[in-house]
Amino acid sequence: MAVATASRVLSGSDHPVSARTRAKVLAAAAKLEYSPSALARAMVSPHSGLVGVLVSDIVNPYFAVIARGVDDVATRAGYVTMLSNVDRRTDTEIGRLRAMRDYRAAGVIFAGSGYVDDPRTPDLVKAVSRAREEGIRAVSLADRDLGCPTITVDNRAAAHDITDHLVSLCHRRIAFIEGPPGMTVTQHRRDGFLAAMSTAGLAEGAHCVPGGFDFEAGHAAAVRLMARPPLPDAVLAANDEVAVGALSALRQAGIDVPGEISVAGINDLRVAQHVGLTTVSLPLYEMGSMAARHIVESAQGEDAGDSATTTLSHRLITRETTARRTSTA
Amino acid sequence: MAVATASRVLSGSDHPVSARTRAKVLAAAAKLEYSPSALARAMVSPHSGLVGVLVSDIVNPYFAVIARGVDDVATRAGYVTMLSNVDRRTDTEIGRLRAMRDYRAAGVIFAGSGYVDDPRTPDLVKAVSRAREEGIRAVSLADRDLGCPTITVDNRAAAHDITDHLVSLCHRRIAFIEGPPGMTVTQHRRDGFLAAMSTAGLAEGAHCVPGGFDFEAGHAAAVRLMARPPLPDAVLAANDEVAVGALSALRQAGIDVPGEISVAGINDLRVAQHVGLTTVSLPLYEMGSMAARHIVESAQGEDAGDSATTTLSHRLITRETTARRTSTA
DNA sequence: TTGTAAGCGTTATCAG
DNA sequence: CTGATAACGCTTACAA
Repeated sequence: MAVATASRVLSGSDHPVSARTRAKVLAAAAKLEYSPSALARAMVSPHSGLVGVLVSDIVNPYFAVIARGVDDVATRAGYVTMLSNVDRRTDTEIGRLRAMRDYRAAGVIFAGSGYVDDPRTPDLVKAVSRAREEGIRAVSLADRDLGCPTITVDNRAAAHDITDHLVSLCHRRIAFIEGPPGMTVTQHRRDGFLAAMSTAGLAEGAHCVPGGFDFEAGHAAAVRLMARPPLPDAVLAANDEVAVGALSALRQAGIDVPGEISVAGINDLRVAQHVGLTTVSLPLYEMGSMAARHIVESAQGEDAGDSATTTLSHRLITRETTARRTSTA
Repeated sequence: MAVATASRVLSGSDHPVSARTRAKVLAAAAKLEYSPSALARAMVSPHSGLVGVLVSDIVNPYFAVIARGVDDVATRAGYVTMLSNVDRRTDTEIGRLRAMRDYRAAGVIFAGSGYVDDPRTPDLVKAVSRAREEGIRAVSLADRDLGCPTITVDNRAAAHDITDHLVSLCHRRIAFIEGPPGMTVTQHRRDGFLAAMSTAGLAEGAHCVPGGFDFEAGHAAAVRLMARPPLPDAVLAANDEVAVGALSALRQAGIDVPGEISVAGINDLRVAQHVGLTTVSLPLYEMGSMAARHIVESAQGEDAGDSATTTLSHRLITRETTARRTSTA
């Protein structure tokens, strides 16, 4: 019994093997509890069975949900997921991409948003392009021109839609707590907010304040808002965590939400359901799973070589932190 | 210039290479943007540069924090992290361990707790033992006898300590919302609660109710508690998420926390800080980073072959959801 | 100090 | 249908 024979049955090759031999191989493998080296297998394959995902911080539920989507389809397809935290550092992204490239990953998924005018982005783009030349699929989950397929949502429209909702509730003076400075997603969400306000003839009532992406940023922003009355009719936060932070600060100060002021977020993470936050639901899990599917499905054939953008749809979720404005002006 | 020479300089071998040659190699590598195949390198090494971590669900912040700890030290040490979600299924753990073993991982970390009397555990133990024979380090982050080093906390003591705190606040009738049925950690935390109550002469006042590990479980448990008055003086939840769920249900029902009833959790995740939850802080990040450190540090030498348990310390964190009982009996 | 060659565990190719 | 062998890209004896 030659190694080649064993390989043929164990790897599910379509090379003909007699039933008797096949059985013998299987029996031996079972007894030995043998399983082939994924490393050696990867050496002779176009790619290893590894799929990489680059997140800013896995502790951030936004990325955890994406990573879960990736891992679920990767695992089901017989792949193993590699994970790296890059803390929004483009240099780190380049470094981790290289590490995953060294393992000849089937593909790597860029989950995080980038910065506008980031001086390092061209280098990342170059690194992505080289990786793709080596047969590694790349997928971006945010609007940033990495020269690879993108699966994302329309952040501008998402912010626009929820702003419209707030406006429909008769709110006229609305504060927007922005995301981290310089991030593309920050800009897009702000743009959506501003555009919606403008269209509603409420440009005067639009008020952007600096924020971030975490609870503390939202809390602090709300505190600052309260320090300079009058309070707006509503506050829209760059994401759910920020909204919850703001909500918490407001209520701590004895302000009735949504009685005196409405609060809304974006993302619809678990926390939003828990506090009853009005928000817009983003298909994070689907983004992750779809990206992984793209990789494992194209892993056999040629890379389409495209850099098409797929935009998944979002959905307004109204809950208990927003209400129609009843009061004074 | 032979490949061996290049290997020697690029892999940082201590084999002597002339400065001139070394420079030439470095220059060539830089120009070609060459970086060695981690796959081929792994083929001839005792292990690949991969570190695996098995979590129940990365979306659960408990595991996300652990995974972050793992990845930080893995990355710093030049390794890449593999992640798998096992949804608390022992069979899945066995399967993913196998997958990681196939990649000759330097080590794999079992982040989740197991079940008491789990019929599949012996198979897992066997799988772990085989993996270790192949030189793969294994580390468990929970009290379960996997036959490998364990880095964990004393869940019994943690529950005991926070119960003591509640008792010191003059609460006598305390409800404990349990974790998922059958889990070891559920049992330990319940035991700690019960022991503390007993020691305080309050065995009568101890009341365990079924729960789970998520927000909904806590919410539902609190609703059930409210349906059968009188309300206890305090409720201790199996973890923070459950506590927050209970807190939310209680406050929704117009009950003053901590005025009428105190609420406490275990874990001290981000959410606990945000809602001001009294809880006990567990060194999750340290558990992950320490486990990874164990792996990357012992990866060169022999496996100690031990299965020693390291118990990290926890810390009571008192915040605003607990207060001294003032009222009636 | 440099080069040559063996070997790691697969799969694919080509003979038998 | 089965078997030998090359090749994948690296590191490490061993030779020169």
